[in-house]
Amino acid sequence: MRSSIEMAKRKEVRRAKEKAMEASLKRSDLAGSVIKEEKRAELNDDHQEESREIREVGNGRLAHNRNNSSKPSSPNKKDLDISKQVPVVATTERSFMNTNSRAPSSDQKDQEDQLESAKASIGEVREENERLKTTLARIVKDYQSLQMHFFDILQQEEAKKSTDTTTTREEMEEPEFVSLSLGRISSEPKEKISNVSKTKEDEKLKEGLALGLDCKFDVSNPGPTEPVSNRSPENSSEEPKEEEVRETWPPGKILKTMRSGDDEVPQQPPVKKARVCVRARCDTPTMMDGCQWRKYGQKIAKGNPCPRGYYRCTVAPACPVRKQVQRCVEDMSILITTYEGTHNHPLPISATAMASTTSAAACMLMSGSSSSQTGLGTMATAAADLHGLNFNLSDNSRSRQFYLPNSSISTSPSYPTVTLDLTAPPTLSSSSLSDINRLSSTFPPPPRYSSTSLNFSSSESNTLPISLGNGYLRYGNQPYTKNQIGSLNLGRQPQEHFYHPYNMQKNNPTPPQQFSTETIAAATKAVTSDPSFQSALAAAITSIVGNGGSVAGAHGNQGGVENCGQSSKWGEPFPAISSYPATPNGIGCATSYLNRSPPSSNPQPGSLVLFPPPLPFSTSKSASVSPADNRDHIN
DNA sequence: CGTGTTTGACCCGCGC
DNA sequence: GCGCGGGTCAAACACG
Repeated sequence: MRSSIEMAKRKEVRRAKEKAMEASLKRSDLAGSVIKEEKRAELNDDHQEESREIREVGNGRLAHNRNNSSKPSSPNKKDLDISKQVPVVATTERSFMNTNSRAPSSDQKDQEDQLESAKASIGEVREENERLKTTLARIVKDYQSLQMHFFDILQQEEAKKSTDTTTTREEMEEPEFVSLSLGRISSEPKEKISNVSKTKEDEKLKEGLALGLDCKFDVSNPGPTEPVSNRSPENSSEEPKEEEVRETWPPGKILKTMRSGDDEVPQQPPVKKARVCVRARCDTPTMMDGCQWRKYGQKIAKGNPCPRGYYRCTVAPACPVRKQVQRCVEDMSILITTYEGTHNHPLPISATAMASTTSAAACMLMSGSSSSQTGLGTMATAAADLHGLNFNLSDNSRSRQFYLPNSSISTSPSYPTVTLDLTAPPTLSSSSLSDINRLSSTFPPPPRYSSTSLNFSSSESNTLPISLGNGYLRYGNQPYTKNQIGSLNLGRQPQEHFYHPYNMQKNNPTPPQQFSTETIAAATKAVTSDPSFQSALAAAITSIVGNGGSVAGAHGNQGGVENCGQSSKWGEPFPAISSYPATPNGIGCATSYLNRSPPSSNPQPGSLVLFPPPLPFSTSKSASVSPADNRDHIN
């Protein structure tokens, strides 16, 4: 979709340039020859660039921004090219005029000859242009086919590997947990994942998931239930404070103001900010997530001698995102980073992946926890209604808080938490999680908010870099090989939807469709079989699922069919989001999804996948969710 | 000098 | 109501 638009634009630009050149050529044969050469070069350049761009588009990268591209070409290269031509034409024309002035006698005839030659050259250029187009189309096609093939290979490889680790992980899982295992297919009877199948559907799902990862959301068609906070960037820019206060970390002062303030807020119960806890091995003081952080505090938390650092996102002055960094008391090599809030600004390339994961995961939890809250979490509420689930805050507050043994950050009872366990050292693949479960269950205080464990530890060493920021997440030099297959516990999102953007619709004859539980399960399987997908899928799923009225992260695409990409899947650098219109409200993947997939009972076909209630999901135990968490899982 | 970090004080929520 | 602990603020400090 987007690529076609780009192509159309390019064609238009090219035609304009041709016209401009033609006009010049009519006046100067000499100039024409010069321009022809330049045009050839430019066309070649265009071709290369177009190929690259289409590659990017094919990968879901936003082709707009090439500011950060290694290639020195600017985003407005076309314009520059045109402008660049002007002086050339002018100079050549001047020289031509100078020569002409010396022989004015045959001026008329010369001009005719020049016109003829110019036309001929234009014809050549056009032919060449056509050839280039054909070549480009062929290249694109080949690229796509190769990409698909690559997908298949990765899936197959992971399928082999995942089978081994499956049994181990399942054994330690506890029955109460409702989890969507990304690492593999659960053998739980309720889980229909394994039943639906398979290869063909897996492929289809793979595409869908890939699309989900691409975050290709069409914002142009906002749903009726679009949350206030996810409106257009204009709106968001107009009231960033409100959003900040409402959705994320309201500063104490602001909270005071809000409390003492006049309107709106009092009725709404205090929103517990969703948190995304990332556990990763990292030698550096903080995780390199691509964002810019400023430390604003440090505290030694009880139970952990390691000081906890408080960081605030400084990419944008008003960005509400904060993170807490603390070393794991039991394993100092593990860095526990807890993210709160969602970015309300465009993110650097390197930060998009992590931000996507964290913000969307936070949104996911937010949507779940706020499902009972009136005025907030519109989608969640509606979704709950949709599924006939009587979700209310009290239930949520009692349930599914899990505690990580090593981090008080993630054990805060006041926040719903998503845990991305990226550590999973080889030797701890099973025991560590068992420990987590054991310790989790031993924590005396009853959980107030649910937590979701997104264990994307992968058996593939490259999983993390690929999915999480293109290697920007430098977890020291810790090898991430033999990590356990992660599990995505979505136990607390009975009302959530999965949205499969299908950015490869053009390649996929089947129109977007609504997926059933089985389909989701199959999707899970498809993903689990491909380790390279796991982390990326984490971001995608969280992006898809999480949108409950909160900012999903500015990294997401806005403005419609933009395709952020398959590149994310494969670790290719993201386009600089900054090139896009600023999205103060961070209308990102999740919000886009939200916009497109209102919690109505009849979602647009292909726009989303109804996320089944928790029970239909795998009831395989989650590594990170305490048994108690699921007790009150469903009312 | 601007920016980021440190660190003690303060605020607030929660449990008793 | 009080104490505890988490979280934040802001002045002081460090650094480029």
